[in-house]
Amino acid sequence: MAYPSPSRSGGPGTDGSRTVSSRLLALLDVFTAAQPQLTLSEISRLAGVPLSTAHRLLGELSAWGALERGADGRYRIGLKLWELGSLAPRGLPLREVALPLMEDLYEATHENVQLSVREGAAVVFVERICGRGAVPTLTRVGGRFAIHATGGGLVLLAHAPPEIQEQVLSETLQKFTRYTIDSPSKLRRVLAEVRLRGYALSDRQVTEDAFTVAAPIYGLSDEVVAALSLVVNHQGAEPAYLVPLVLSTARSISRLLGAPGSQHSEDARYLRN
Amino acid sequence: MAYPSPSRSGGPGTDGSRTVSSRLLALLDVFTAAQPQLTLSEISRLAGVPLSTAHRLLGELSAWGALERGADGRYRIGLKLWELGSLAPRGLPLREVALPLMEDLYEATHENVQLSVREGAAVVFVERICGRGAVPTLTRVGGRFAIHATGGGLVLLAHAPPEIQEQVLSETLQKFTRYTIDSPSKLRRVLAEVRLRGYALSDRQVTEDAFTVAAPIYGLSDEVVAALSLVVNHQGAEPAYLVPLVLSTARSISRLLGAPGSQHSEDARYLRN
DNA sequence: CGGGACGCTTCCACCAACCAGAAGGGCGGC
DNA sequence: GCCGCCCTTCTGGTTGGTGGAAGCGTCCCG
Repeated sequence: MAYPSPSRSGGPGTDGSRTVSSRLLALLDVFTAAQPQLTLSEISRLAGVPLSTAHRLLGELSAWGALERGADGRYRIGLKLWELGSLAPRGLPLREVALPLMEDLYEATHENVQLSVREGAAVVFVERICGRGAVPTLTRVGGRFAIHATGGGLVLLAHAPPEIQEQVLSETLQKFTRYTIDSPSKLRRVLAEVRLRGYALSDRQVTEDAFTVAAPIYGLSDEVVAALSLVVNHQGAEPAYLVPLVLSTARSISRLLGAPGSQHSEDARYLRN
Repeated sequence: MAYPSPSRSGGPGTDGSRTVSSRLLALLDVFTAAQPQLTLSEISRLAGVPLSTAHRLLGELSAWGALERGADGRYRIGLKLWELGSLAPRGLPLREVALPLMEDLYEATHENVQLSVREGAAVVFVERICGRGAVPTLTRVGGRFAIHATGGGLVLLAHAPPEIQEQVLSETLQKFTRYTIDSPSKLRRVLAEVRLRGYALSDRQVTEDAFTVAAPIYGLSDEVVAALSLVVNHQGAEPAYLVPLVLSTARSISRLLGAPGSQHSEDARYLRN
């Protein structure tokens, strides 16, 4: 059990972008939400792959369906890749389980409800229900954000492996507002508090008008697999009223996922291990 | 303009699974909704790639984040791939535009509302709102289905390129119920009718109790990019009442996408070309 | 308690698949 | 009409890829 992660011992790929696979993946890596459609030359330049090599590899990716080409010749992410991505246990399947309960929480509050997971040292938003009249948020489904600022991020970081925490604490903490935590010692205190209380509060740390309550969601192995957060306007925010709501919904989702801390762990096939 | 598709001329990859890229993609291809988590040996066998080669390539994919490993060593689709897939213009971005209008349609009917696109000769479901009391459907977001049976499939096939239509007509048409179209000539007539009327009806062709109304959604270049469908119980289904509803919603979505047939094509950045 | 089967990981020498420079052609902009 | 940008194709040298085999650890079953 606990197979050591393969090719840590300086195999090919460690020394830069030398292997075919790394080039292939580098080509895919240049697509972003801001630039979802790119020409061959752009991809070649951005990925640092010679033009003719990029041309050949992109041709193979397109033939398979990972990429598509528009009538103008530009490449974009193909539907096949979307289908494949929809199989990621921490993506769509997690969303499917959590969404009904998130909707209940939305009906009770009519505020923004967000579901996020941790990927390395970043937060990734898996689902989002944004109320029409609710405070606007900067997040996007499938998008990333700095982990030290958002409410969900604080929850996920507080329960992340030590090496991830040390990594975040050792890097510069980007400031979004004057309330954003930017000192490692402060962050360390906040994380301890999050672990102690079982939820996180983020008061105007991302935008000047948002107040977030976030709670951890547990999986089969009793580890934190996701975070549920509720984003309201910081004026008139009532933590005493919001915290139990978020905690309760997060617990319900954990139970559906089969978390050991909850009884009746029926039919939990998601996020095994 | 209209760059010819690359490497049609018998480049590497035509002769089988010989290139590194094709092997890499073959490894990804073995993941399905039914088998979202696989061991190294399983992947190696299913993909037809030697064990040690698979091991090395899977290691690279995991290092990049395309795959993840559970504590038991099994591989699964990673969040990075989900993030990348969420950039597919025909996936999440299309969903984002269509969802509000789909919800309006759901509120008006409380029936199943589905959004699908064509990938080759198959239908892929991009979004789905299933009413609690509505008739159950076999579809899954991110899942495929036979194009000749579903309502959305008939719409998409009716407006597909001739070679796709011929391909479907020449293959065996799988039967799901006794009402499923299984004769090429019948299908040909139905497709002509769908083009003429501008919508498709599917009466118990997938399940014994479902009746579907589907309408095309047009994109920037005035081609059909998706299909909107409403699935109701076949008993008491009122096409005269349902068809205008679906057509109207589909037209609204087309307008948001910037279809030329509709005025006020404001801010249409999706599905360009 | 011991044997065997299975699965993961690592190693290495051969070799062919890949790389990248250069040339060719089409389109649009100045 | 000229120039520049971008895409596409071709080719020989060489570097990264291949996969058989061996080494282990684990689990199952006798």
